Amino acid sequence: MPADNQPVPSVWARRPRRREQPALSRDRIVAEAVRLLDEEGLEALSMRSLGTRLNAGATSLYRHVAGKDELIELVVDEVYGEMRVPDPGDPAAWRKAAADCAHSLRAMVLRHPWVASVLGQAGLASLGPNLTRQSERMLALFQSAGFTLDEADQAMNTLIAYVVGMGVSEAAYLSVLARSGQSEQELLAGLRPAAEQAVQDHPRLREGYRARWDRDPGQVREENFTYGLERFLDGFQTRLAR
Amino acid sequence: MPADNQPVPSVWARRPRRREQPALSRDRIVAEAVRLLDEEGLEALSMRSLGTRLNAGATSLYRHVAGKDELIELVVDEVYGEMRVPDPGDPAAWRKAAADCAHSLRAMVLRHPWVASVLGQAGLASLGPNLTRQSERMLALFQSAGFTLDEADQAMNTLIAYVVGMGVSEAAYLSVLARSGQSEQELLAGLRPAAEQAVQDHPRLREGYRARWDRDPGQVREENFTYGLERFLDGFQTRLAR
DNA sequence: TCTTGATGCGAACACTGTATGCATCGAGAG
DNA sequence: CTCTCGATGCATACAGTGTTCGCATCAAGA
Repeated sequence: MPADNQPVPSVWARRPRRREQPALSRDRIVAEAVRLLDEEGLEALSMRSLGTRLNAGATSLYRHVAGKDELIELVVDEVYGEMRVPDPGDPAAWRKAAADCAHSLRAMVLRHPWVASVLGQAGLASLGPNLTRQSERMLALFQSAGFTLDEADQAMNTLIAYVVGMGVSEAAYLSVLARSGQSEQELLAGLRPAAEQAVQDHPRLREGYRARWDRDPGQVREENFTYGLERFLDGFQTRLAR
Repeated sequence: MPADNQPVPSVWARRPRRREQPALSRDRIVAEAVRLLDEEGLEALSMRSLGTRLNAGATSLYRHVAGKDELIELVVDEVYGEMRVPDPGDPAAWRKAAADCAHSLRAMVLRHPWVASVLGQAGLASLGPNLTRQSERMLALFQSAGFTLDEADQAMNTLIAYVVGMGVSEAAYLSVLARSGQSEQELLAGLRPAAEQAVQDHPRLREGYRARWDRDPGQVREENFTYGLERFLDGFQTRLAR
């Protein structure tokens, strides 16, 4: 028996072998981060919580990712890959193609409500492979419709800005909804008194609220989005007709 | 002389009288928060740093504000007050009025780049007095142009979504620029190699970059915004004409 | 003069992102 | 087989965060 009380390294205390679980990797980290964000929202993502989900220590992630900022850039580019940009086909069908593209982008943003929050911070400054690929395809789409490259670029930016802008306000609401644990009806019922009071001196807002209050909220949002999208497409169309 | 070494309360050690400086208040806190955000950006805002700027302790703020979230809601509504929504006038002049409104909103977002970041998190869920007032005025504007209340509401949402969406990506870039301490030319020169490489396999993106690279970035952004805005207005004009 | 409700704030708690240094591993070299 | 070495995992530590709690201090009213 040793005189000193140094902790004796024991076979039993030894940590399990490394390779009993799949090794950490950039891809695995990013994939798990997306899952965590989808399930628990943006502020639930910390290096510690992500590490735990991967059966790893928080600081282990730093071997594969420069830091949280880089992780978020990777994660955003990852979900950009889910967007579907139609191939440029019949020029006459550009309007439907552009609409499909917008709806696809919107679907992605609503599937991952945290994206809208993150875009405001990280921005599109980082040119990930998915973003560049999708952008190139969108440019091709607008070009095939008859736009010059210059106008195609502006049209693309306009469309993205609109979809992201709509996504920002919707996503914030959806995040609150998701974390409230309530059904949308319950949440709205709770919010209603404060809302009624806030708009009581504003007849137009008040009437608008009242009209919308008992309709299906998801459908209202969908109609709202489609309405604006159609106006932009109208605008592009008059532009195409010189 | 006391035997124990308890710190003897001394007249000299006494804290200065409370009212030698203006008392803390919600308004003063919000105003200083806006100043801090404008000068140092979103992540420089902490309850401690804000308290210090007000010659107060961090926790003192909690007497006037429920927490950081509420503070941010107040701050966002505060800057909404800077937006100028034209009075509904000549129905024929609705297009210019709507454009003025959009430019005013855009100016506000670019003056306070942190707003775009915050909208993604706080959302427009909180109906502050300024937001409700401005919304009511925008509805009036679109109604006077000939839209039904229902369509006026959709038009307003579309316009806001577009401006905010454009603001999101620009503001993120502007924040990076502001904190880099470099001139925009310097910053872009540093970013250029990586950007060139990222788009090397995408001919349309590459050509677009090249065309824009040596122009005044501010003007490029302005043109981009105006282009989309005009398409939006075109779309609504064709809608108004049935 | 005494009381009372409002206000400021120091200390503490549970978090966060991340730098550092050490333990451990797998695979290749001799 | 043994030895070595770069890659990988991670415990510890640090500075900074939002927020709670309880105490000290104040201005004003009774």
